[in-house]
Amino acid sequence: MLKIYNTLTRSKEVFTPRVAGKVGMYVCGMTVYDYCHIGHARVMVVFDIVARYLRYSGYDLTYVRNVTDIDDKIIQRAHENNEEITALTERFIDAMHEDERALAVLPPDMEPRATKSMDDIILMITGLFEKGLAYTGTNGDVFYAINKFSNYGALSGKKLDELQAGERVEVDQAKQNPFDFVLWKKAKADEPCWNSPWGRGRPGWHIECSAMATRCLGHHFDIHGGGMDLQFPHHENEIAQSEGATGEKFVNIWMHNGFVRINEEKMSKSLGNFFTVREVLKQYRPEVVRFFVLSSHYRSPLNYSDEQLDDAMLALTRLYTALRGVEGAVECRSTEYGTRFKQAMDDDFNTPVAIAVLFDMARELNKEKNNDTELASQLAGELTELSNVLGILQDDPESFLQAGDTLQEGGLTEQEIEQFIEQRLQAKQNKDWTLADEIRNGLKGQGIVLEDVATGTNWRREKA
RNA sequence: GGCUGCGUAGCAAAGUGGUUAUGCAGUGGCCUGCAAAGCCAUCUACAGCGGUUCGAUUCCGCUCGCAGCCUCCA
Repeated sequence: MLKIYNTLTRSKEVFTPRVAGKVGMYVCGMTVYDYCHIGHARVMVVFDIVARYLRYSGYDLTYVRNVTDIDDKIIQRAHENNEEITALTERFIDAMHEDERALAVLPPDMEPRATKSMDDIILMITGLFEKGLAYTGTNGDVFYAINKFSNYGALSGKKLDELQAGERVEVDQAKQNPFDFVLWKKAKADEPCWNSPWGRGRPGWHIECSAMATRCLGHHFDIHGGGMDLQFPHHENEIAQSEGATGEKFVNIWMHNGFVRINEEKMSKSLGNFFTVREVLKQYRPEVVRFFVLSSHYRSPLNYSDEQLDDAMLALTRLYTALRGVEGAVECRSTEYGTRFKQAMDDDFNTPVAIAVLFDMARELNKEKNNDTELASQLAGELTELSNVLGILQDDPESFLQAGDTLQEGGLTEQEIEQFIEQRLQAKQNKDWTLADEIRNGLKGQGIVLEDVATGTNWRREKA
């Protein structure tokens, strides 16, 4: 029985889809004006796990993740680069897809873009005017009148009279209420714009998501996700817009993932303390990054450091070592491990506990490898199958271990290593332990670790 | 100022009203020519102060510390 923490109620709830067996999920995606950083990677990986597990649990899932391809920052960046806006956005959408593939994140079923959803956006704003929830400000921008929406603040737990308007930014005098937010921005010279009943202009950020989500999943759907920082005002505004326009409940469950931090501080573009996915992938294998993300619960903060990534690599090494040399059974019966794994995932996607179960399986697998090979094969098969839900351990153990965590070119080739191993084998047969140890130490110095096993000698690369 | 959330052993990270989380690191053993890997055992915990309770790291209150939101941000 799957339970999911709902930000709306601040509690774990038994998940019951609106339509039995079917789930609609919308996640706020990237604003494409730069490369994805590790914080974005967390969103992609976390909701990839949610999607994978929902499907694994038998749900027919429609997963939508939008692309925000028109916004102030995009326009600004394009100007700075002296680049066409569409050229800029296409470039970073491609880069995002590249990062996504690298991290083994399965693509969403739909990936709507704001610029291709203008009809839906205009339709929704029109509806808000009809309901008396929208007005045109003194500067020509269209605003949402939040005091006309009684439930405003329900998601974030904020009360209007407790909010401090202008806490960090000057209040726009064109608004009736300082917290009213823009639905449609009047066109400025030199900016992309679209025709609308309120003149040429472009949509505000919040309305884009409301319109795209509604278009793809209907007025009312099951799960809406995104980063913690979107809770207020973005998601609060989405609720006001969608429920205001349709008169129906918008979303059943709101899921928010925690931040990636650096030195106990939020990683963000504005603070400039971020690492891009492609930067990190030069140093660490994608699976290590994925494991790192999953090693803490999705709602907890996740501190980024080399030590943490190194730890993730060591942990993966242990799991792959267990799988090494065992042919996993294709048809494997479910054990208590499988049950525990599902219990963990059913408990609000508790991946750290799910991973702990994998380690327990690895321990038993290590024990049975040279004992009950039938059982070992079963365990290996199940371990691989459960790991697939997390998108890890799908590589060939031998090649994972031999590649190690170094992605640099150079060093000894496989043939050279095999030759050294052969030489050492000769030395061992001659009981020339000095020579044998010399060879082993020599390889060790180059980051190659030898392990003598019953069937011969295994080798792997480790961090230099 | 208002609102969230967090504080677990050397590090990371779950969880629980009384019973081993898990990974890395440490210690002792087994295995090994010696190692490595693996296996077995084992040492370091639940911010502080009160309260509820037979019993609290777990529930409640307060204090201290940290992070986030109240602009755009995943």
